[in-house]
Amino acid sequence: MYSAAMSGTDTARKLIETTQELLWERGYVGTSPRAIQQRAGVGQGSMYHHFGGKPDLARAAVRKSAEEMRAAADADLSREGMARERVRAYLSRERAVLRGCRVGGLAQDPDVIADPGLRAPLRETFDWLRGRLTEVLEEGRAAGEFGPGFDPAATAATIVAVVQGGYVLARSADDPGPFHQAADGLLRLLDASVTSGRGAS
Amino acid sequence: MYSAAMSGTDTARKLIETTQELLWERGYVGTSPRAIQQRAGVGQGSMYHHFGGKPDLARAAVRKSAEEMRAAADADLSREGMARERVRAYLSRERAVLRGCRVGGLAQDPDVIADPGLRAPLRETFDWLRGRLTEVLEEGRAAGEFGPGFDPAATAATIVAVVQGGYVLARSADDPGPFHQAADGLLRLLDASVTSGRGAS
DNA sequence: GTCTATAGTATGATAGAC
DNA sequence: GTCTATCATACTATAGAC
Repeated sequence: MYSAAMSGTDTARKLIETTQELLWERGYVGTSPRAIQQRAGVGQGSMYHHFGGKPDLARAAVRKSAEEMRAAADADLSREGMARERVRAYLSRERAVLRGCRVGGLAQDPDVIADPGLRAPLRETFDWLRGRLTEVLEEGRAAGEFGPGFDPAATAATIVAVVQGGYVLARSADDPGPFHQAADGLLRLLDASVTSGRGAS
Repeated sequence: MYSAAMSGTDTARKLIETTQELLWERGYVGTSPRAIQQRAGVGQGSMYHHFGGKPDLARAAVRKSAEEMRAAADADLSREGMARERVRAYLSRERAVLRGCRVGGLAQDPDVIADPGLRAPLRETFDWLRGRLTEVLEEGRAAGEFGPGFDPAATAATIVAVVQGGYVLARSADDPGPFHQAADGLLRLLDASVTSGRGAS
């Protein structure tokens, strides 16, 4: 029983990647050690050699998914250009909408929320994302992009919520449409906020 | 094996209500017939007399939760007053934020999405909610509440997404704060849209 | 309508050979 | 490090007595 950080072997990596996939597809409650082992092509003893059990392996997998999600978001948000354009890039990025969010989708799982080590990557990811969006929006406000009543932190929370909620609507409808409609509605409101601050261009 | 609609007995009702609770707390994958029977104080044979199995009982429970959610939303959205105030009432309604949405929370569950009879109430609920919000916003636009570029349908999708995504953020943080911050950010953007349409009051 | 008994499979983990 | 038993429990459902 070693922590994931200590073990860089191919087997451990394969187990983590497979667990990332299964957590995305089936959630934590719906993912069994057996399913992980079979898809990874790894024996039972091997898994329990590298990890202490399902929670330990899941913690490593969720941490990795959270890191990858932050990196992907930062790529959009650290572009050149106006804040509004960077937010648009983030909202319009190609996504497997019907698969939902690898990280946010786990928030509904009671066993994830109950385990501090499993929930921590979720909290950290969304804290970071709201913080990064707040920075971008503050830059935009400083550049005169937004009106006087504009609140960067609250708007950042709204943006993240629209993405996470968009996944819920799309999966419920089995159609990516509502996700993109919700994002479009948000961008239009941001445009109106621009207009309100600077007058129609 | 009777459908829920045909059976109004106390036992069937008790089973449905208990299933509603457990689906909310544990999701579909995480809810076992055994747990339902024990919490409902009902024997195994009794459950299988009234329902064909876990999926059949869950379908009845999800339909009922969806109906209740629509009724609660309609109460806020059918008030007197300006569209913006009705939307504010809907967003500000007291909610058990950390428990998540009884209906939307199921959208992450793969077995719910895979079963048309289980997914249908989700789709119908969010279709109805976006439609109802669109009506409210159209009334507001007709009354001059919003600016020229305002899109009622897209904004309706945004509002629903903010609520569903707000639950995700709040549960991830184990704190209702991000839900309310996201809702606040949305209301501020709507205010700016008002301002942009009519000029600052 | 309700109950207990039973069944076959899956879960999550451990033991110990190799 | 990896493998194959093995284990106690839980899952979902059926059978059949009452």
